Amino acid sequence: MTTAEPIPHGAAGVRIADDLRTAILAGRYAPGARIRQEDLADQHGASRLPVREALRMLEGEGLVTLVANTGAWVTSLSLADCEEMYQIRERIEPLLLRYNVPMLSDAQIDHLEQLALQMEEGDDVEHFLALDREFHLSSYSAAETSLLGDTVRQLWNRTQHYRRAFMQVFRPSDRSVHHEHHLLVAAIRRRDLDEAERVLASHIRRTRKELARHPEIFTD
Amino acid sequence: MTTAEPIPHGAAGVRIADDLRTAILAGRYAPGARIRQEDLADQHGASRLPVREALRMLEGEGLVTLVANTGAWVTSLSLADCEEMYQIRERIEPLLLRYNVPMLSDAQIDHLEQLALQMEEGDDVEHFLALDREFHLSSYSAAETSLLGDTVRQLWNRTQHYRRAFMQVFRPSDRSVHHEHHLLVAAIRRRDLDEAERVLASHIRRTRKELARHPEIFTD
DNA sequence: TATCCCAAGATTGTTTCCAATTCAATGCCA
DNA sequence: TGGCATTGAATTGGAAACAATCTTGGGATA
Repeated sequence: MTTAEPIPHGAAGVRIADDLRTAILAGRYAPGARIRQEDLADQHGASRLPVREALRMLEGEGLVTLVANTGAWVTSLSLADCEEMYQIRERIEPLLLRYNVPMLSDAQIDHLEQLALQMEEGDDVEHFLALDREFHLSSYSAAETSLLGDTVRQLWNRTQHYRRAFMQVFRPSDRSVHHEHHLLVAAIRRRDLDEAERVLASHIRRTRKELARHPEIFTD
Repeated sequence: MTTAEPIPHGAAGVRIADDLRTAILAGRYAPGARIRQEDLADQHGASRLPVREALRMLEGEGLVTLVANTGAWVTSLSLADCEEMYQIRERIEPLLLRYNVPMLSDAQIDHLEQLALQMEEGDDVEHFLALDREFHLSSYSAAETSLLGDTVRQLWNRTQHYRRAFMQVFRPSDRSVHHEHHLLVAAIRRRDLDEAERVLASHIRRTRKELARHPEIFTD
């Protein structure tokens, strides 16, 4: 029997923001969905005040769009927006990887390889999404970058829904993804900074171009 | 006599955030300075609630650091943080420039050249900072990038104070800055995307390295 | 029938008041 | 004298009540 965790005073807004972020990333809120303050407040047994703080926080992360006197919606992206984010990722994730390659332990690199192998099995979309996210974010977890890491995570979060939508209709038939993942692990293992950067940039670029071939995913 | 602007209901938090952001960027709040909710509320003739929303917004932009039950401070950066931001800028500003070069009108390019020339005159730090900011942000103002532009502006805002501190102690004696600005204008005028990217990346890289030579600017 | 107007309902924005927490100064004790 | 618990002021966090705004539906009119 677990001891009842006493809910700390303060930071209720942060807790609500965490929950809402998780819900959005899990796909329980679709882009464009309206978010009513009172609903969220009731769900968390709180007043609307911490809810408003949570919405402001997620607005800052780009997950929620607020309009004065009108309401809050889960941010939805156009294809152009999404491509822009992928272009940013293409430029800064290789930089983040460069910070990390020298700091990753051999055990961590082994773990990356395990993740790449697990991804090849099964065809559950959610499972693949989770593994893919863990694979890439793990490769960024060794260096203590104060903001680069956060920025990249935000970009992943903002595009999460469209990655899911893409996988659901596309179900990558080709093996490029897995091939690139293994190339990446190999470059990391050799501590080859330039090659790791190149492979990762190509990986993101190819993904962006495939996404652009499916504009039907985007409503606006 | 100007008509008294009626203060619209709603979005008081946004107004306070705008004012506070301006104050921080102008240097009226130094990094590490405490921000008390009630002071801000009194200054704006509002209650503390919109102030708290404003603080959450600026936290999302990285200008303010909040600690639960404790308070808010103007975010201060370490040298490592600042270098990280400059490295990010080095990678994404050339991308943003690439979006813009084809869209800039000849008149806008003329204006850039004017700014570059004005920057060579006078030695007032604030004047130089304002012109430098306008020069670069103007070169990013033609294309309608939804997030890349915002991201870059945020990076400029976060590092604004350290740019000022650097200029105050260093007062660039060499002419590299101006030379690079004119090279940049020339590349833009020729619509040479690759060259413009190269010049801009070098410009930012050189600035970063000069900043790193003055660690005494950073307190922590 | 289409359009405009208006009013009621729903939702958000703000203020006020109170509770919880933190921090610093004070006094106590070894 | 130094360390430590305690107490109080200062400050932040949250809830409920109220005010302003927007939306939506119906109805009157051209």
